Amino acid sequence: MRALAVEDDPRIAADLEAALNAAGFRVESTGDGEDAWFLGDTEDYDLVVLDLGLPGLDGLAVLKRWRANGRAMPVLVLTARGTWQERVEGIEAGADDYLPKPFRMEELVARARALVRRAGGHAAALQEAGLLSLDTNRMGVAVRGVPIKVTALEYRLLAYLMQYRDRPVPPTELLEHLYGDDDAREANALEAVIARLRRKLGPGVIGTRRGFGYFLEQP
Amino acid sequence: MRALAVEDDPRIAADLEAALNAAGFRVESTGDGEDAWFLGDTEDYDLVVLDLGLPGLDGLAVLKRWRANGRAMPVLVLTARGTWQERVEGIEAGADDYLPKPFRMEELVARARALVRRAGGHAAALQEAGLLSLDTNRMGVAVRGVPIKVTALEYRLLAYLMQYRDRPVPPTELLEHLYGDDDAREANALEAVIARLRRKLGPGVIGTRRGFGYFLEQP
DNA sequence: CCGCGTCTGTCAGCTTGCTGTCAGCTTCGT
DNA sequence: ACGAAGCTGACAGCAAGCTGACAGACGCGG
Repeated sequence: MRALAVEDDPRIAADLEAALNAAGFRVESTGDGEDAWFLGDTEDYDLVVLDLGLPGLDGLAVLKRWRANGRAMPVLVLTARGTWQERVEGIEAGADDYLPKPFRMEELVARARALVRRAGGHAAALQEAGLLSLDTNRMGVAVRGVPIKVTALEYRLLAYLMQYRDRPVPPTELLEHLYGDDDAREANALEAVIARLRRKLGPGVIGTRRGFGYFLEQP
Repeated sequence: MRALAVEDDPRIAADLEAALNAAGFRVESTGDGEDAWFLGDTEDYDLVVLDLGLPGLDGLAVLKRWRANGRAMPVLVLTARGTWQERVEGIEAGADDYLPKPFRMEELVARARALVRRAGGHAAALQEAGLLSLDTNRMGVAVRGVPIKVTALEYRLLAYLMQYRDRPVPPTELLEHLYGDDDAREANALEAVIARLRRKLGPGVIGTRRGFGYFLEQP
């Protein structure tokens, strides 16, 4: 499943990307209207999440141009101001669903899944890396196929590493993702979580590259 | 189960709402055509009951616009003028069933259930998970085959867990489903309902995954 | 209109188990 | 070899969740 996220606010974009990724999508992201238009027109996506408040080319215009060119992929529209008028405008421009900001990521994911299902696809819920597999639907974790109980925090950590499985993730980034930059935690808190996880998962799952960060080990 | 009732006569609307509610639906209601169109187009309902004689945007027009946008939820059409012509018109506009006024609420509920069952894919009126079985027709609940009396609220909770039986359902999501995000309930209200249910159903039915949510236990 | 029972949200106090901190240790790079 | 980065076991604080009691709301029958 391939998804395009069009959102200019980098923080929301990151959240969006993470959530969709955790839901089993392979996500590409852009904050620029022109860029979005080009991608949506030339690439094949199973889902597009489109913010209307874009700099440059407006989101609505992008959507209209896609539809005018016969691009029929499901599009979920986001907008900061949920006025009635704007909603109608969005839907008439060819949006398949609509979500006013602020919204909860869970709701977005649920709607995204519904859209894709309606469009005929089946979002893959299982993500794998090396010995580890994550069932993003059941929130389940398994190593070599053996299910392992993890806490919510541990799961979020694993899901994040899974999302960026092709690079080491620095501790600062993980701390920011797990807790939020507002309340500062000691770096050691993260190390503790990693240690507990390693004990549960066994060796050969979570690796460290000193100075760069943590990663999921791959064959 | 989420239902939308579109009816401008406030007395009938109230009855409708009550009856559907008693049948286990979470009901939203409107008497305005534009409003109805927007709701049906953007929200996901398991059932819509649509009166044709609306002020403003006509019911038939609303239905046609939904269908034109690919909204496929089951729609039960009500009309005061029960002529043969209108009936055909309604069905051709995409109605799944048709009920002439005046009608008995019991009949409406029966037809509504049939529609939902037919459309929902879960054609079986009996749903099972582990020790628990739900009879969606009679709103009946049984554990190990032993019938158990539950309230409407408790039933809706169980039905929702049953619908998503393959994953834990977070409390926030349950709260939103049971009450609706508009009026905020304390999270504890949910815990109270769960506790009462557990006492009725016995152990081994409703499980908790701390930090993830509630689920129906399976073998 | 009144009493009765049922349903359900709130509250307070409790249990459970998650998780941050600490202290001391190991490992690695230079 | 030295310092910094990372590891780990122990432990205490704390938050998520549980439960029994209670009372307001509601429906029902008289």
